[in-house]
Amino acid sequence: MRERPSRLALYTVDAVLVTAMGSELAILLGRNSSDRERWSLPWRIPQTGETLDAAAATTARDALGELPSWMEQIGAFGDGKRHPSEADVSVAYVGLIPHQTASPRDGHTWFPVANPPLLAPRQRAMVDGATKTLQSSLDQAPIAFRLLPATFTLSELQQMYELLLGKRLHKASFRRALQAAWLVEPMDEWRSEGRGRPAQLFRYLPKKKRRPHRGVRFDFLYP
Amino acid sequence: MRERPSRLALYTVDAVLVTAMGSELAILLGRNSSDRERWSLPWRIPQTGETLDAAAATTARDALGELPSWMEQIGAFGDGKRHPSEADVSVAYVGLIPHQTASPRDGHTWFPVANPPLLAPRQRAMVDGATKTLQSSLDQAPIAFRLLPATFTLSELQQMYELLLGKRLHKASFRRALQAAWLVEPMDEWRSEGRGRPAQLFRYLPKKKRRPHRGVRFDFLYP
DNA sequence: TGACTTTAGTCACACAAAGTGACTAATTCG
DNA sequence: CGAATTAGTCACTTTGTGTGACTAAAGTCA
Repeated sequence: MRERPSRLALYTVDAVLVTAMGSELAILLGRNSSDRERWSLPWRIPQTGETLDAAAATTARDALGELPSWMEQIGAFGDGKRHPSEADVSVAYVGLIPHQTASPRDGHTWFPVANPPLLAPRQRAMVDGATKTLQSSLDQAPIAFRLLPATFTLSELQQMYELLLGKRLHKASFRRALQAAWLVEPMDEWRSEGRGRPAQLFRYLPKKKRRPHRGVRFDFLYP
Repeated sequence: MRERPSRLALYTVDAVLVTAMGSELAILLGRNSSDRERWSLPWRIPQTGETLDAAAATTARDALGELPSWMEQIGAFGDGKRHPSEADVSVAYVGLIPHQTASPRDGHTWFPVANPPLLAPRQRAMVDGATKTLQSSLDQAPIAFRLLPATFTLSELQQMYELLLGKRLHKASFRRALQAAWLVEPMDEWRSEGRGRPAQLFRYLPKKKRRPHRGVRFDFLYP
């Protein structure tokens, strides 16, 4: 989100920055530079020589003040005509933010992903693409872990999966699958969260220590 | 693959066209326009107003004389410096060709995907991305079916899955999973292929008729 | 012709994984 | 203290997978 785009800007890099707010996912939007009443995803015209990944990282840092804990390209979007720049094509990235540590830069706010303000059609498509990408790589990449702080309880982890999948999971099945996948390591800490029995804290198991395992399947559904 | 690119061409659309040749996958390459000794993926500079999908379709048709039976965007590639054009970024597509019906246009040839000639690094990455995309959407999209003719035997279908997955499958498991997924419909035709018992012909079951089913898992491995 | 080979297609059983409800454990609240 | 609340585990049932052996229908060749 920079100065007015030049006519030579044939493509942009746009970032869909996602975080978990309470019981829903949120994305970061900034005020549109040409029409301050409207909102748009953070975007940027890459410098010559700048890689796409680097441009996406810079876009995120400019809007947020910190780098996402995980980032991946979604794809190139070119069909919707309208974009804040006049670029024909925009390359979209999803990025994850671990539970608001950072406060967004001026003019930027978190919006519920299910209920965003009016966006340009192309950016609307990117947001949809982002949630689709997150869901489909949920068991290939540490999506849920990158949205949580470094240590977390298994209930928090389960709630994060439920949020990402949009459905309830059965506790026993969830933990059984988690064990089978060797994704998580118990720590010697417990956290008392007000009401019930204190929960043990876990952390994401660094890859080196992981035994070979089959891909996780969190297919199971609560009645 | 057109005239020499102008300096304004900041991005291209490139196509990885895949077909099955005997017991391996093959991709279509054309002679590089600037250096006739080298090869490159078919590519194109989109017209203004042309969508990315349309540009990819046109690229395929120009190289092949027909449209792929299935096509999907892989993503945008911008890190490798070298590309036949001087574009900073190329948007790559995979396309499937159903068993050589078409003969490639002049200057184009099929190469084994496992053993291609020297390619520009960015295009090399696209080819890798294409096989990765095919494998990962193998149970979400009718990849195997779009590489086969409209009717096929179950043995042919299994061989196609084995080719795409790069591993052998067990016959009984394969057929059981296929049944559970309602992907295929028997026809009243049999085909005698020389030696043994004639095989029944099947066709891909159009979506309308399919009962709700869980995603197929062809995970199982031969001993 | 009839045994043998080859490919298609199916079955049945053992084993592994997933769905599910009920149970125990450790806290806070009143 | 007892009820309520959240964590964590168990055991049982149902479903899915891995696997080898079996039957079926053709061709080959003595």
